[in-house]
Order: sequence, then structure tokens, then C-alpha cells
Amino acid sequence: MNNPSKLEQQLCFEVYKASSNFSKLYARTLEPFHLTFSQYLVLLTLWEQNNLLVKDIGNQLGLGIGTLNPIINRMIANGWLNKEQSDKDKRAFVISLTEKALEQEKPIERAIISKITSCNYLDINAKTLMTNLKELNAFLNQLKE
Amino acid sequence: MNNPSKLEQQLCFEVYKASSNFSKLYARTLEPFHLTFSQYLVLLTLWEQNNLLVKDIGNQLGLGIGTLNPIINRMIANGWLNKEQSDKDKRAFVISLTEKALEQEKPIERAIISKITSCNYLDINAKTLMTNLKELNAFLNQLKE
DNA sequence: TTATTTTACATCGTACACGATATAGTTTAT
DNA sequence: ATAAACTATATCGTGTACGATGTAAAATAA
Repeated sequence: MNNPSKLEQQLCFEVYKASSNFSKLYARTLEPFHLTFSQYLVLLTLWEQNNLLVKDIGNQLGLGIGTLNPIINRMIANGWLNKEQSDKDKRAFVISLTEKALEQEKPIERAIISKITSCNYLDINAKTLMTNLKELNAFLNQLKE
Repeated sequence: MNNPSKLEQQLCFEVYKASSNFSKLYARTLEPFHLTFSQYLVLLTLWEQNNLLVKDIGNQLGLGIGTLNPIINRMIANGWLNKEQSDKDKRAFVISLTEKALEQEKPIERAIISKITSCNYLDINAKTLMTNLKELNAFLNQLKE
């Protein structure tokens, strides 16, 4: 444990597994709504603020156009999103929630909560974990330059 | 912040971003070796213990055969791994490191360390973060049942 | 021993995720 | 005003990642 390399390896792997575990848990919870975890993140963004440009959603989620575009297209095909060319900038497209997406916000939120709060883990450590993860992400982002 | 749902959403997203950040950082570091992050995890596993069955590697990394098989096949094609049918169980295959994989262990480890330790973040918070993440993963795994 | 079940690996279909490249529209510089 | 640089989106190729299904071998049950 005194080897910083080994510790770091384990940290990246632990994060990797946590992400995978979250993704699978959310996938199972969202499956009745025919939504994937990534699609749910897009909805979360738009429930917070509707009518965003594709690039705005990309910035919020940290996703490039090559990832986001197929996700958005599938969500349009499945009746979750609308897409409309911006008047001000003809290169840009405004993404908005459909009626269905607005209606399903509360049911989906309930499904997530009932899954996640089935154990009392989060009340104990979530705040520390969040703080440390945000610090970690700040560190990793800084390392990019 | 008093809403457990919102907190949880942020936690899953923070983990998601951390995983993505780690993956990209490692990808850039491993690129000169023509290795992906997942392939590196396979090497880590085998550097720890050589001559494992495919299922053993899958258990260590938490990956199913549908994910692992293509990774292993690419690594064989790129000269990192050997694959040999087991004598004891003809269904099973023993995966072993090639000379190249054994030779490159130290250079790859050095490349990773020189990237990761370029900031002193990890010396401060990594232990707490690891502990909390392991607890989180235990919680998420428990939630599967 | 034979039938059933389980196991180890293989393959397929869907869906991210990323970097690279392309294109049309916008802004900036001259 | 025109060229050059930049920006927003689109598309492509490669590589995970997962669940479902298939197959042969092994273990178990009858």
C-alpha cells in the first residue's frame, strides 16, 4: 500500500467499477421506460433547463458531438425530444422536451428514488464521497492541460 | 441539497465523469503503447498473476464474456497475449502474457506513474476516496439482489 | 448409465464513447 | 468586402459494454 502506483491503479479501477455498477443499476431501473442511462442524463439536463442547444447539453454532460448526436437522434425517434433549427444561428439546433418527456419526469424520478434509497448507505457517506469525487475530477481535468 | 434524489443523481454523475476522466487520461498515457484502458486492466490482472482462465479475468475485472472476448482477441492479434486450451477442462482457455507484455510492464508502469503523480492530490485524499468508493461499490452490488 | 443442469466460451444486436474528418454557417481580420 | 479562422453539427471507424442466445464440455441427478 506504500506504492503510489498501486494505490492509483486501484483508485481508477474502483471508480471504473462504481461507474459500471451505477450504470447497470440505473439501466435496470430505467428499462421499463425504455431509456438508457445516458438518455436519462440528457433528460435530467433538460428537466433542469429546457430548450438547450446540442452543444450546451454536450458541455453539461461532458460529451462530444460524436457521442451525443446518436443519443439525441434515438431519443427523437423514441418521442422524447424535439429538434429545431435556431433562428439566431442556423448551424445550431434547439433541443426541447416532448409532452411525453415532461409527463414522465415525476414517475421516472420516483422509480430512481425507490431504487436508490432502498438502503441507508447514501445518508452516511454521500457527502464526503461527492466532495472527494469533485476534487478528483477537478484534478483530472487540470491534468489534461 | 436536502433532497436525497438530487444528491444521488449528482453522485452517479460525478462517478460517471470521474470514470470518463480517468479513462481518457489513461488512454492518452497508453496511446504510445497502442493499448486501451480496458486492455491495460487486463494486463494489470495478468501482471499480478499470469496464466488465468478467461473466466478468472472476467471475475477480476467484473466483465462478461461478451465484453472480454473481443478485448482478448485484439490483444492476441496485437501480440500481448497467448491463448491455450486447458488440459483439465477443454471448455476453458488459459490466457498468458507474451514476452512483449512481460517486457513492457515496467515502461508502462513508469508512464502511468509519471502522469498520475504530476500533482500531489492523491497523497491527500486517495485513501478516504478509496474507502468510500469501496463502500459504495459494496452497496451497489448488494442492491443487485 | 443416461438425462438434466451447469459451466466456459463464442457470437450477435444495441448502445455508448472517443478522436478524426467533413461541411455549412458565423465571426474576425485585413 | 473578402479571406481566414472559428464554430455547431454530422458522420465515420474503432473499441468497449451489456444482455441474450448458442454450443460443447463437464458436473450432477435420476
